[in-house]
Amino acid sequence: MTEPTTPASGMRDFLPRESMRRRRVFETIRDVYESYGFEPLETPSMERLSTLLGKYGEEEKLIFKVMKRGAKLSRALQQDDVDDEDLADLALRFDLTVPLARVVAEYPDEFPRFFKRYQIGPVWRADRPQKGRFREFYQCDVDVVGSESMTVEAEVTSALAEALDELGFANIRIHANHRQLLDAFMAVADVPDSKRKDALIAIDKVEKIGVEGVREEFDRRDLSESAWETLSPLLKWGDPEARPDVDDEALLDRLADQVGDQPDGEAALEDLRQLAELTEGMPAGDALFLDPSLARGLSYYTGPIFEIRSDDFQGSLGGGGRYDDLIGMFTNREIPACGFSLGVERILVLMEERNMFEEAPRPADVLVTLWDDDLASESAELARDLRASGLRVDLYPESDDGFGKQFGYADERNIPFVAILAPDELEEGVVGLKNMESGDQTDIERSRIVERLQQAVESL
RNA sequence: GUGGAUGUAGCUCAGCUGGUUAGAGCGCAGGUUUGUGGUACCUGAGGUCGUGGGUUCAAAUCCCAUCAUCCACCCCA
Repeated sequence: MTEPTTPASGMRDFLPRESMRRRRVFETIRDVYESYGFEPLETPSMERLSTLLGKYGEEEKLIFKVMKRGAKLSRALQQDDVDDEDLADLALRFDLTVPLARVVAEYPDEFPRFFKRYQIGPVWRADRPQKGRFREFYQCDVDVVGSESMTVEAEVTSALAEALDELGFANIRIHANHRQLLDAFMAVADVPDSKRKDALIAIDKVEKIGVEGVREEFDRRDLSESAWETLSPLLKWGDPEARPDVDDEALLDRLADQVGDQPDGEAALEDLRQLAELTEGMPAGDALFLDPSLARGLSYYTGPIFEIRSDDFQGSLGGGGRYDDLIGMFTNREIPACGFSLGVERILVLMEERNMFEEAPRPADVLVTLWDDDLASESAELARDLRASGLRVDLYPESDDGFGKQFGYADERNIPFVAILAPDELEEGVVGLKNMESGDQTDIERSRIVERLQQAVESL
């Protein structure tokens, strides 16, 4: 049997062209994050299994566990009822948030009072792959540790909105909700604790399956009629189409009518109100969309939660929220935090599908032709002079090839200008300068060619 | 993790119920054009039909397994 050479399921090779595109996207995002004062952090790809367990809820079954080694493994295998957790002691990181929480707990004196960090790197999930969904994929996270203020939410969402804008995504919405608001609604609707999760999952599906679909989910999940009565209005308010006449303030008032007497609900609404005010005039302002039907799965969120959506595509491009209790799971100090994770893989799939990448990169500004071996030194000298002025210059390597091939080569490589040096030009002391896009060609005096080309390249 | 579809040249695909040297378009290379590319015409190179096994006189075509991709569920980035 020949060995398969495809990457393992859900893993990918990135060839140079794609690798460069990815890098450009990461750099764009990084530049925006740094402009907000976020600092870089790197953490290992593997964590102790115990570090990750108990942080993600249901999702935990998707953690890639790493087997114990040597004597430890032998001992584990000899136990009576071995299961996968006995055999594993490490795991590939599942996201970048839990590692951040661990790092903050580990180095309490290393960070400023408010620690703003970004991290871009791969994470691993043992999911069944699909389009835009992989087992190894990159996340771009920004988080602020140490403050409970809603300005943190405003800044984190703004950094995201700005990064997406920079990448060319228009019409995105940052759906925002609040964990405690959902809890308050559950309380008002008398949904028992054991059923709350079912209710949230059903509500969160509305974008995909519609209001009627959610209704059916409620039945299937054995949720009461009165729960439906109380919770179904959330669906309507979460639909940007169906609520043109209800602005954020009016929505918050209506929500307050329903959960105003729940202390947690009241506090949640106050958070959202502040957030809406703070983001006005910030990049997140136009994009922020209060959506009381937004749920989100990861169990560590405690406050506002976010998800990026758009009418232009299904699913989300990223999500985030406040997780004030997570760091406390690693240390006896309670440290508030809030962050956002951008799903670059989906962004890259969309950008590819929509031809959102800038036109093909230009590997050089100008190609210098090579007439024959006798003129090689003249061409090389021209190339040297042009390079000395800061231009990126390619010198055609084969003197056997006619100008037809040389032009074809410039065309293929997307080089905008060709500097032509042949006996006629040499005799007249000029260089032929051809604009590949227009096809125009003019003779320029050899002494002025550097200057003229610089101008031409600049005015592209 | 559950259910389903697909896998043929670099790319997109065609190959009916198994039958001699496996096709097209695009792309690629060479030529028409020994000082001029992107157009046109001509010519050509590329495939052990995902991989392994089985059935058969005969398999790209049927069966099994395996790997990968896609879709739905689950859930999420």
